[in-house]
Amino acid sequence: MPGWETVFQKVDDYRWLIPRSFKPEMRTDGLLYADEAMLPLLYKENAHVQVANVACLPGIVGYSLAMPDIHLGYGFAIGGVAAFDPEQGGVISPGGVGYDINCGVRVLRTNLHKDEVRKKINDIANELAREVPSGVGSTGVISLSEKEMDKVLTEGAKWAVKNGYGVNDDIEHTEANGALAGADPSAVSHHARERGKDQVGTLGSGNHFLEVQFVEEIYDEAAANAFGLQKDQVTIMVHTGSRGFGHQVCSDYINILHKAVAKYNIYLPDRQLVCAPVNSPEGKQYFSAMCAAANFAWCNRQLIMHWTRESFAKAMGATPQQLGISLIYDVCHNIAKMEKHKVKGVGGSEIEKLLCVHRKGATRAFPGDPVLVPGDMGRYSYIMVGTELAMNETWGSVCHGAGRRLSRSAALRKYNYKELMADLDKQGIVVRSASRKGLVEEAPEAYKDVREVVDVVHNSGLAKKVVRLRPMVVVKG
DNA sequence: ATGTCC
Repeated sequence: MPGWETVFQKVDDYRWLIPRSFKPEMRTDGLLYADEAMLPLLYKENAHVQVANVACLPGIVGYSLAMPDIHLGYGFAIGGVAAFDPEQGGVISPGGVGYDINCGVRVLRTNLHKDEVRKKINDIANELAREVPSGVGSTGVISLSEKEMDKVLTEGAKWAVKNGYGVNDDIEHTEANGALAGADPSAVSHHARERGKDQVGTLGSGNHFLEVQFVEEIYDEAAANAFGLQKDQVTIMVHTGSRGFGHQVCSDYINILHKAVAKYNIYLPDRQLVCAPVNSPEGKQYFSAMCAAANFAWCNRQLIMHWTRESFAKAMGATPQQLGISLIYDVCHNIAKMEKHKVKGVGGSEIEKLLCVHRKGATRAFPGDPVLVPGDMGRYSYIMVGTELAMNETWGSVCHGAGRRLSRSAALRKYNYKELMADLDKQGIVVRSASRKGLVEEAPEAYKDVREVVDVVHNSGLAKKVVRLRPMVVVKG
């Protein structure tokens, strides 16, 4: 049985090529960012095959890219990045975005020191668990009418702020200002709207979380300062997406686009890569629906931020203004966006082109922007900063998290609730979970060490480490 | 990720 050495060609310590010769239908090479120790595992689970499959799709520009947290996903690997040129028959694919459209991370700063929060830690945990609904199928306090749903789908986080759930500064620190212009509510099914109408402002389940954290380590003083961060300062991180709404949009369009694949005679190495030309009516319709789901998710995270502010204020006996709770950044890691990027034109000259950039389990990392990389609930998360190199190599994209080491079922076999809670308690981490089973599935040891993923990104130069954040309170579904 | 199967 040949090993990874037969597939990956070393470019340097952090870059590995999957050459076109791997599969005859590949239109371009794959490029994986990883250290050598990561290669056997991802080779064993065939994640590289999914990277090669994406390289077979029409209109792909540059490499089929893979981040160090790559693992198997629906069609496209999670941790995959690929750009397509609409003028060259380039495609858009629901599998290249993922079921949780605009799954993303929001991080807030406070002016609180970790010792102040430590004194009130149980009150804070209780308030957060009470104010922010979580768990499978969880519903919130807002029930959207048809008309209000339309507004959420076009205005995103701005709808929340307009209705008193936040301030304009929050919008200014959200990717795309919390709303993509391409959204069309009429492209979304009645079914998706029904599933979503009571779910806005809810955390969900699985790896989604709300954490109170503190700045444990600073790697880059200047960047930390620019983000308003110093050692031992308390931050709050929210990781969630578009809930059942985005899931339904994805399901609907996987079905719809199967017909488009036949109609436009697109060769697929894997049926899960179902897609349509960006410029086709079907492709445009998916894009409009996907933008609507992205806006739903930004509204969701904005509402959760608002209730987080209120929870903190109540628990600390102060106003949100006194606590200085403000948004550092909100960035998505599951999306396809139309972005202008530099590409090589005829004769090697550089030109700017509008591309459809798929980021599936990959975070946008534009120069100077914060890059939010959650880890697991027992160890740490990171804030990085984007660089010019990422613009040149990965369409301004990097990793999105740790990735699982054990399956959910394996985690359930290996760990139990009582021991897990005792272990987290020993580390001073207070947990509120809607489901015991759900929590055990999320045991820290079920995840890879996010430090290794972040170090590959840092050492390759795609993004730079700014701070490491240590959890204090974990709220999970 | 997900009304963890329409």
